[in-house]
Amino acid sequence: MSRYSAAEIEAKWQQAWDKAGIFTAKRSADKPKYYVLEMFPYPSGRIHMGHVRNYTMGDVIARYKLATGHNVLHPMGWDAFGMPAENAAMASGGHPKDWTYGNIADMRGQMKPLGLSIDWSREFATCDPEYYGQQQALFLDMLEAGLVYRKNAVVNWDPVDMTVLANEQVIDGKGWRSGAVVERRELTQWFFKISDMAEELLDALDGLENWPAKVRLMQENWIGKSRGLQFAFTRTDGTDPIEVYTTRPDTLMGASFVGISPDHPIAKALEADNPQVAEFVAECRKGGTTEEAIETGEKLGFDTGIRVKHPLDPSWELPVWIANFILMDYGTGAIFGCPAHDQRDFDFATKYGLPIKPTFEPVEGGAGLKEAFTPTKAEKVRYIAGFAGKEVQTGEEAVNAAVDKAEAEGWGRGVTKFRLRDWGLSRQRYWGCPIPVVHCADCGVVPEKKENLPVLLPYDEGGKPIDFSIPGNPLDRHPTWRDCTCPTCGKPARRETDTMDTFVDSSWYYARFTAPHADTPTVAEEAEYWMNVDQYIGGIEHAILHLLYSRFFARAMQITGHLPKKAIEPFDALFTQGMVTHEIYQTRDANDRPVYHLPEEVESGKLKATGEAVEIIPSAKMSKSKKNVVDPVSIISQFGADTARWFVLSDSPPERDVEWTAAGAEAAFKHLSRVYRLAAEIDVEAPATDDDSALLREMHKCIHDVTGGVESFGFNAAIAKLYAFTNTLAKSKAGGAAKRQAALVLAQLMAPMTPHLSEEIWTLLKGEGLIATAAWPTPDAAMLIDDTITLPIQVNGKRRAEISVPKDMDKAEVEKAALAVEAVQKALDGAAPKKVIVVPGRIVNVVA
RNA sequence: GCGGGCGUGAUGGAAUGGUAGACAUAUCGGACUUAAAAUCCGAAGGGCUUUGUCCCGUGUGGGUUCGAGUCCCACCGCCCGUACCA
Repeated sequence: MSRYSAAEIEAKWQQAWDKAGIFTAKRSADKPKYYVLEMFPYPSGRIHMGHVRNYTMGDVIARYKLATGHNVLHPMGWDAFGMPAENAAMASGGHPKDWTYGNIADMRGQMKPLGLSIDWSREFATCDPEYYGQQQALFLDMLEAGLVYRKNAVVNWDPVDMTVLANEQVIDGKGWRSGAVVERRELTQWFFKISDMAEELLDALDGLENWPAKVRLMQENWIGKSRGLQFAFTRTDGTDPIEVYTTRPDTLMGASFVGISPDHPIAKALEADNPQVAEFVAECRKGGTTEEAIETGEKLGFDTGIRVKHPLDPSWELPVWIANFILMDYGTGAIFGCPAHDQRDFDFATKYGLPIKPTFEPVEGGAGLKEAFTPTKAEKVRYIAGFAGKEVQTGEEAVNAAVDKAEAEGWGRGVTKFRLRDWGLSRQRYWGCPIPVVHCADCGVVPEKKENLPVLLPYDEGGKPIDFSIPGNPLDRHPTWRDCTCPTCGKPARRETDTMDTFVDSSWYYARFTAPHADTPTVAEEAEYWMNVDQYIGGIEHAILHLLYSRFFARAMQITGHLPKKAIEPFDALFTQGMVTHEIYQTRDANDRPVYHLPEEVESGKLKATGEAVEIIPSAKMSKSKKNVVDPVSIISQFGADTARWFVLSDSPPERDVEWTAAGAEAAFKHLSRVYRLAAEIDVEAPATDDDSALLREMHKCIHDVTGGVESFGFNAAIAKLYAFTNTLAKSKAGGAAKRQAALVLAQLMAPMTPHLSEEIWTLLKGEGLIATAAWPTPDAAMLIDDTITLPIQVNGKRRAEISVPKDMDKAEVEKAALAVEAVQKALDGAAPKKVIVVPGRIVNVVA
C-alpha cells in the first residue's frame, strides 16, 4: 500500500485484535490489574463527539496500561432506563424497550469502528432483567439493613395531566405538555438513608487524592456540614413552641421576625381552618420543586398573627411569618430572620416593612445599610448588639460564644446539621427498575421474596400494547400487573408500581462489570481482584449526584456484603473531561426567528444550497436543537477513526472544552498521512550518519515527554511533542537503522491515540507481533540531559540577555558570567547590583 | 439566588512562581507544476519620527514577590450543578 487508507487498515486491525482476543480482561497473578472506566452512555441512538472524546481518553489509558504490562479491565455498557424512551414512545408510538434495544444496537455499531480496546464480552444494559433483577436483590438487602425507608416528599404535580413531572418537564413553572401551572404536592416515596453517612462521605473526601480538588469541594459544600444553634421560640399564646436552627446565632439580637416553611406543621394547621392562609400556602406551592426555582422566585410572606418571645428578652415580641423560601427539608423548617446580615431576609424585611437592626458593623467605618452586611465567619467585625459581648471578634468566635451562652443558660443547644438530604428513589414511571415490594392489606409493605426476582416489567397490557400516549404511569393503570400475592400471608395483594430513579442503575454498574453475568449482584473473588476502578473518566456535570450516590452505594454494598472493604471508595482516580463544542450557523426566517444549519450545509460562511450568508455564533456545546453537531460516523467514513481520535485529543487540554473544526479534522488527517508516508519512505538500508545520535536523543526525549503526558492526562501536550518529533524525523539526515528505530518508537507512542495507523507502521517496519501488546518504550536517562543549557538573564524581572553555560556550572560562576554580559552592564548603568538570584538550570535575575 | 470552574495572538491552545505565545489552524510569501491539487521551505502578538535583545501585552482593577498567565482580594463575562435530564 502506498497511501494511507484508513478505511482499509482500520477494519483489518480491528479484526486482528478481535482474533487475538487481547482486550478480553483476564485475571492472573503475574501482572498487576488496571480497571479503567468511562461513564457509560445513555442509548440515545447516535454517538456524538462527546462520546468519542470520553471513550478515546479512556482508551488511551487502557492501551497504555496494556503496553506497560497490566491485566486491563475496560468494559462498556448502557445506562438504558430513563425518560427519553418513554418520551419517544409518547411522541411516535412504539415501545420503550424496543426503542432502547434498537438504539443500543445502533450505537454499538457506531462505536465499534472507533477501535476501542473494550472487552465487549462484559457488555450489559441496565434494562436487562439480568441486571435490574440483581439491583432488586440489592434493594432488598439494603431494606433489610435499614438503609431504605418511606416518607413523604414533594413532587411536581401537573393538575391537568394528573401526573408527576420531572424537573426538566417543568418550564417556567408550567407543565411542558399541558402548560398548566405546576403544583408542589406530597407523595409517599422510598428513600435511601444517605444522610446517615453524611459525616463519613464528607470525611472520606480527604482520601480521594486523585480526584479533582474542585469535585471534592463541590461534594463538601453539597453535604454542607454546619454547626449551629437550635432553640425554641415560645409563643405568646402558650401553645407549642417553634424550634428554629441557625448557623448565625451571633445575629440573634438582630432578629426581626420568625419565618416558617409553607409545609411547616404550624402552617398546615392554620391552612386547615384559615382560608386566607390556605390561599397563601396554595400560592406558595405553585411552581416547580427545584432549589433554583424556590431561591430565585419572588419572596412571598404572610403574617400569621402568631407572636413569639425573644429568648433573651421576654418583653420583645417577634411576628411569625410563613415564607415561601424556607425549605421544610433543611434544619427545622423554621428560622429567625436577621435582615441586617442576610440578603434574603433583608429583601423580605424591606418588602414587608419589618425592622432591620444590625448586630455588628465593619471594624473600620460604620453602618448605613443599603444591603445586608454579610462578612464570612472568619472575618473580624465590631459587635454592637452581640449578646455575647460588645467587642471586635470573628463571626466564628461570636457564634461559639452564643452557643456556649445558650447552653449554659439552658435555652438552646449546639447542633451539627447537614444540608445533604436523603435520596428519594421512587419514580412514578414505567421505564425503570420496579421496586420489589408488595402492599398487603393485612401485612402492610412487604418485601418481595428473592426467589421471585426479577420483578419483570410487563411488555403489554391485557394482550394489547401499552398506550404510552396517556399521561401517567402505565404500571399504575395496568389491568393485571399490579395483582400479586403477599409474600408473607399469601393473600391477594398489590405490587408497588413506582420504579427506581435511574441514578440507582448507575450507582453500582462499575461493580457489576467485574462479574457482569453472575446470578448474584457481585462475585467476591472477582470484586476483590478488579476493584477499585483505577481510573474513572466522565463529565463534570456528574461531579455531585452520580458520584456521591456511587460512593454511597459502595458503602451500602459493603454493609450488605456485596463489595470488599477496600472498595468503600470505588473510584481511586477521577478525571472530568470537557465538552466538544462547535460554532453555530444561523440565518433568519421571514419573522426574524433564527433558523439553524448543520455544519455540512455551510461553506466559507455561506449556505451551500443558496449562497445566503450565515451568522456565525461562537462555539457552544454540540446540540441537536442548534444543529451545531458533527456526526462521528461521517467523520470516520471521511477520514477514519484514527483521525477522529487524534483530533479530539489534540487541540485542548482534556479537562477543557474542545472546539471541533472541519479544518482541524482535515489537518489531523493530513498529519497522520504524513506520518505514514514518512515511515513508508524510510530506506532501512541507508548507512549510519553523524545525525543518528541527535535523532535518537530527540527520540528519548519524546518517549519521556509523551509517557509523562499520557500518565498525567496531558494528551494535548503529548500530541504537540509527537508533532515536534515527527518534524524532527522528517528533517533528519540520520541513517536507515536510526530512522527505522525512531519511526517504530513514534508509532508506539502514537498507538494509544491512533492504534490502527500505528499497527500498520509497525508491520511496515517489521516490528514484532502486535504493537498493541508490545512493551512500552522506556527512555534512556543519559540521553535526556543536554551538556550545555541556555539561561535567560533578567534585570529587575525583565529579560535582557541569555547565556549558554555548562549544565552543572556552580552558582557563583553563573553569577559572574551573567554580570559580565554587556546588555546586563548596560541595564545596570554602572551601578552595582543589589542582589543576584540564580535559580540553577532556570534563570538569573539581577536586582538593580 | 447558592455552590464550583474557566478567561492567554485572527483561532485552538503551551508555559513545576522563573525566556509568555511551544504545537497546531487560518493567513501571507517562496519552491515544485503548463496550471491546479498534493507536497516541501519560510514569515508572523501589538506598537514605533527612535526597528532597539526598545516599549506595551495573559478579561478589568488592586495586592504579595527579586520575579505573577500562574498566588491573594474585588469586579465583569461565560460554563457546569442546584437533589425527578442523563
